[in-house]
Amino acid sequence: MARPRIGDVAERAGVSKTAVSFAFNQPEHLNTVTRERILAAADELGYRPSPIARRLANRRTQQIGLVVPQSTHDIFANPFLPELIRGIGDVCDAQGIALVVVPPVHGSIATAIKDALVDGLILLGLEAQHPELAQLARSEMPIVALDVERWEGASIIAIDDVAGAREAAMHLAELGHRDVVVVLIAQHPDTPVDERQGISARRLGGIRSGFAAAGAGDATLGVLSAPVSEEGGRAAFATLAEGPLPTAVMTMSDVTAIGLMNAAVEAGLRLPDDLSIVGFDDIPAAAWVTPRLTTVHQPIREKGRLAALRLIDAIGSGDGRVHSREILPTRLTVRGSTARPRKDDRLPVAEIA
Amino acid sequence: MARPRIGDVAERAGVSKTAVSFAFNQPEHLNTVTRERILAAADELGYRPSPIARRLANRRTQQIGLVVPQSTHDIFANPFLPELIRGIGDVCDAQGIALVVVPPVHGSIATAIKDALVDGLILLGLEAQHPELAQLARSEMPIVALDVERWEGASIIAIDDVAGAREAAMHLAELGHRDVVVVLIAQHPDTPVDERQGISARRLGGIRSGFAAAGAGDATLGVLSAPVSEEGGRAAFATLAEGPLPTAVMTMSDVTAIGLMNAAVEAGLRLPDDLSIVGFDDIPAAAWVTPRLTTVHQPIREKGRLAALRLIDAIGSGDGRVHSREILPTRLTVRGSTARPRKDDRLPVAEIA
DNA sequence: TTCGGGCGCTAAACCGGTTCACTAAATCGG
DNA sequence: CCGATTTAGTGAACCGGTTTAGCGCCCGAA
Repeated sequence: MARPRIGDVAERAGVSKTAVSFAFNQPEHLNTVTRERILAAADELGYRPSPIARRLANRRTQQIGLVVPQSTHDIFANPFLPELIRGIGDVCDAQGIALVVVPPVHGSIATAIKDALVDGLILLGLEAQHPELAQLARSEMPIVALDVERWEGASIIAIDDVAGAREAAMHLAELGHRDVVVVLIAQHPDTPVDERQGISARRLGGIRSGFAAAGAGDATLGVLSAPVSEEGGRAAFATLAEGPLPTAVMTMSDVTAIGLMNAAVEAGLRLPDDLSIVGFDDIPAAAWVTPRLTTVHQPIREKGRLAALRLIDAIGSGDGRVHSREILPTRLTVRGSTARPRKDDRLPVAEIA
Repeated sequence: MARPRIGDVAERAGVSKTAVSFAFNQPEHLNTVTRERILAAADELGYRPSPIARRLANRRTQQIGLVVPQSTHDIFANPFLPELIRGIGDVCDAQGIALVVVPPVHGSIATAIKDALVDGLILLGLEAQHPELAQLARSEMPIVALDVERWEGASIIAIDDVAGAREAAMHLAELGHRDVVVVLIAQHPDTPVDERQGISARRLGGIRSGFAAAGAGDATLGVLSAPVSEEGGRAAFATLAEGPLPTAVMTMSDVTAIGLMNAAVEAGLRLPDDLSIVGFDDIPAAAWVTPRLTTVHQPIREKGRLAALRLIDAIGSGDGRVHSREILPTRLTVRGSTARPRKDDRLPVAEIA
């Protein structure tokens, strides 16, 4: 009554295991008659080659992993991820490769990676300095790292964070904003954000340079951090609302911006007049909310597509030698969530007209 | 230079393969000194047990599949999926089980399932009648089917479609709507929707009974279908706009409703006065759009959680005998996208007041 | 002193396939 | 008609682990 194995089929069809294997994988190596006989036997027995055994022998899992620094629950709270996956899926679907999301196991990313049934990894939201990932370099697993500046032994797909942030900052500066708060990405509510390296550093740098370039080097720049989710955005607004409000907020993700918007509106603010809000990513929902969100667009799906392409390429070629580094462009998409500050006494007179 | 195997570690540590295996999996069977020695040898060699080999021997992939009827690209265009996955993830993450999405391979779901590296399957958007899935019943793979009435050999998690649709219909009827179009779910733009069985039939039935119960059995009910995506919703509006508009539209998913809303607003309609819109699902974005979407709420994450729970349970228990069937409640969430029709000459005089 | 039992470890079988090297028979070219 | 290929298929090794049954040793109890 046990699951039939390849040997059972072979016996029933009166051939060798090899022949059965051929019948399924390389039919051209077999006489049509024999093949039909084998297939018939397999069918009668309800035989189906074991996917795991097949993968072991082939030394390919036909799966790639998307490593993320947070739980599935948290990470999928950001619509960015589905968009990225759509891009990855375009490539994977076509090649019959499955994508598996690899969240930390008991908080450990290293453990999760060790157990992952994959031929290669796409790293999201991880900085090269991450202590748990040191050993990753030793394994010869092909890797594509997203949004990092450099990564030993991996290909890189990133965006021009500096330019995007800078462009957004200039936009706000030109509208007359001089009192702005930046909401950084907090992976865990309690661990502090490293403002000196990584994505936060790049974007903050871009923002500062943007204000300076727009002749607003004197602007006040507050910094805050929040988890990337609608709730995180609401929490950020709550923190903001404890003191005097800035005239504008720049968030590092649209979903945060949306949560912040929602909380602001519920608090009675009129957007964008009472508060300008800028997002980052340009997820689909950014165009659905009211006011429509001004945000730094990045080609999310294309990023996913490229990452999958480079990874699968690396897996296929076998040699982990060649590592590419591609920087995709960002572009400020001005919509309705930004406007001139309602009353800003620091605004140069000339600009008030 | 090849990847070290368990035998290499055994040799270097001067022990048997078994001992090495124990060192990693059942340390208590080994003397501490020996274990340390083995681990040290493993470390020096850079040894890491092969996940595939381990899985083959254990006859468990530690993965479950979410079977969907469309490409990753299309299926992730609906924010419903991420929400469902968040629920599934709550269970899977805790148990160290990975979730892999199983879209059709070259259009074939059967092929995709055959090759899937999983211990069990959650079926989404598939009806029991699906021809490709007949053989699934023969395999002893544990299955949980979502949103179906019955499924041979599977546990079922569904929602009360009829009640939800009915409640929404009554809401519209009570507002005075008598000219309504229903937008059904089209999995592929070209294949027609089966209105006589499955989810569409249940909801249409609920809608009809709702209008009847509200004393509006005479209401005109148009039927349309569209892919489940923002673009699908826009397409539905385009079709709608070809003729005289109804006073209300009921969609079978929020994302469709949102697309329809967006297209309607762009066409110059004022919502909800010119057109009432009802969604289904209550995805997070339903509360972000303007007007906020009136929709039939279903507990998406809970559905995912339950599905994962039942599936993992079935996998663990081994006997595919016991099949549960759970129906989760729906609830109409009235927000801002529905209102009395602006001018409806068929509205009973008494109601006009 | 002898016996039972636990500790620490091993050899061999097993998970379920793929593939390499090879052979016998059939086909082909000259 | 003969040597060279091609066709059709086989046996054994291999992928890289886990697990069962059992062995030798030491210890404590009788």
